[in-house]
Amino acid sequence: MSKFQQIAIEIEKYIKENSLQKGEKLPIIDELKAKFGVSKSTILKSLDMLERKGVVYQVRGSGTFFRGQKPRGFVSLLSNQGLTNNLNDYKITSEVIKFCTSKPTQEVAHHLNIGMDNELYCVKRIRYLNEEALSLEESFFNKSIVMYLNNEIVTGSIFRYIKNGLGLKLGFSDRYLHVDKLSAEEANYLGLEQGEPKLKVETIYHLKNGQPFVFSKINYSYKQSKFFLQTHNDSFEVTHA
Amino acid sequence: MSKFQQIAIEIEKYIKENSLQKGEKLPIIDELKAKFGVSKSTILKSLDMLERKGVVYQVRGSGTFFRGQKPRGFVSLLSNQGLTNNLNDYKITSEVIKFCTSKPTQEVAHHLNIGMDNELYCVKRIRYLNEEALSLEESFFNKSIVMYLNNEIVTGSIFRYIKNGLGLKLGFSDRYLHVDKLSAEEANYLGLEQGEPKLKVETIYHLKNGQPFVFSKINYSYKQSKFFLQTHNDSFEVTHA
DNA sequence: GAGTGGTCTAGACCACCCC
DNA sequence: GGGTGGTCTAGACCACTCT
Repeated sequence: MSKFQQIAIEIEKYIKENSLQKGEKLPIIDELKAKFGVSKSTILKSLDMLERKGVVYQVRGSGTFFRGQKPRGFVSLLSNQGLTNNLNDYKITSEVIKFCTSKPTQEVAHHLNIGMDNELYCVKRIRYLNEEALSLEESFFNKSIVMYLNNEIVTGSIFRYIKNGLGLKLGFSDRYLHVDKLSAEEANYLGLEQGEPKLKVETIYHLKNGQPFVFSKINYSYKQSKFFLQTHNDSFEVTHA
Repeated sequence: MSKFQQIAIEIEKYIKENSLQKGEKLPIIDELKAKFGVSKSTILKSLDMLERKGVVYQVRGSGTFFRGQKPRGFVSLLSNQGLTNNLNDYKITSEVIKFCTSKPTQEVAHHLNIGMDNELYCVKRIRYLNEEALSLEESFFNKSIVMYLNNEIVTGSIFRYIKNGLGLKLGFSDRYLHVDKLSAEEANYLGLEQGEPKLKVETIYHLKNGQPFVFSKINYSYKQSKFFLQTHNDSFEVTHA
């Protein structure tokens, strides 16, 4: 792991160990520089990373400050990993409804940028949070990238397996959200009534090299799902009119 | 504006003018370096910014590539500005239901980190997209920061005014989302039925110096609201177990 | 004015991809 | 092995805040 990542971890550890409160100041850059024996740019890169992660904010001429504790029980919408990493303190289980190989529909082929004759793994499962239905999830894996899945893997954290088991390097994802009413079938799986609210999230996951490899559609129960999102103005608003 | 921002804009312009398609390669860093007459780090910073913005992705040992056109008609959940910047091609209008000054509730005081005796501007309005109700929005502005608002401003893009009119520097925001059923009152404003789905989004906006200055609650109609979100693995998954 | 973060440079060296 | 991005350095200079 690179220095700046290591240092970012150390700084997070520092925040935790010193029980910093929201708005409290971190050591200044020169101090961190001395402490870790690296150049200013490296410290800056660590702090930038923590800023993007929502851990700190930097104020020119003033200092770097802790942004505060993350709310518990909320799923972060940033992060390319499933729920398992997000809800550490909660018990997440899965019930697999369908697990098979098949050819893509046109929609899926398009999202995964593959031909109609490409093989896929299809997984449909219900996820439970503390025994209560959280989401109904259908995923399509490009089998030429995710070469192997079995029932056991599919019952647990598929993303952890993809990363640690297969050693694939996750890159970025595109996510589409909209609110709608549950169909009769969906309601049945989630223990709710037809027509009740759901959040539908469609995600295309890409490897580091830009190749899409999973398309997933998730319907979240309105009773359980709370999401969290932190943003900041990386001069984001700049456009070329 | 700094060089790297300027260059980022130039690169976006290049992508547009050359009609790059998804996955097409951009000039390599050395070329960009020469073209703009700056050091490698500066180019890197521009590309990193574009990567975080979801415009490009970089592959070590291979190159930098265009990530593709943004979907139209979706509201990006990143970005600290209201709808007006997001839905350029659409006609956004507002109907102001309430506009007044008042003291905060306990909830609002907490989110804005102020005392119960602090003055606020309260704005409640319905936003329409192409004449159809999109959202019901209630916002609370810390009056000691947002010193002045009037009916005209409140009918348009409040954020544009805050940035350009008042010259305040927007920083970051915390956003909480959940799906729920419309109350009778909400449904009435949005032209829907009680119990139909909504997306409730609560946001706390902060200035660059970390000071919270607006708290807003928005209820989106399920008929209109489509959201979009791009993420990437800035080594995000790193945690200190 | 002193303190502190932000930008930028020139160059060294490393890690990964692809032929 | 050649091409290309990623990390890191040491230091100069700038911009903002705070008192």
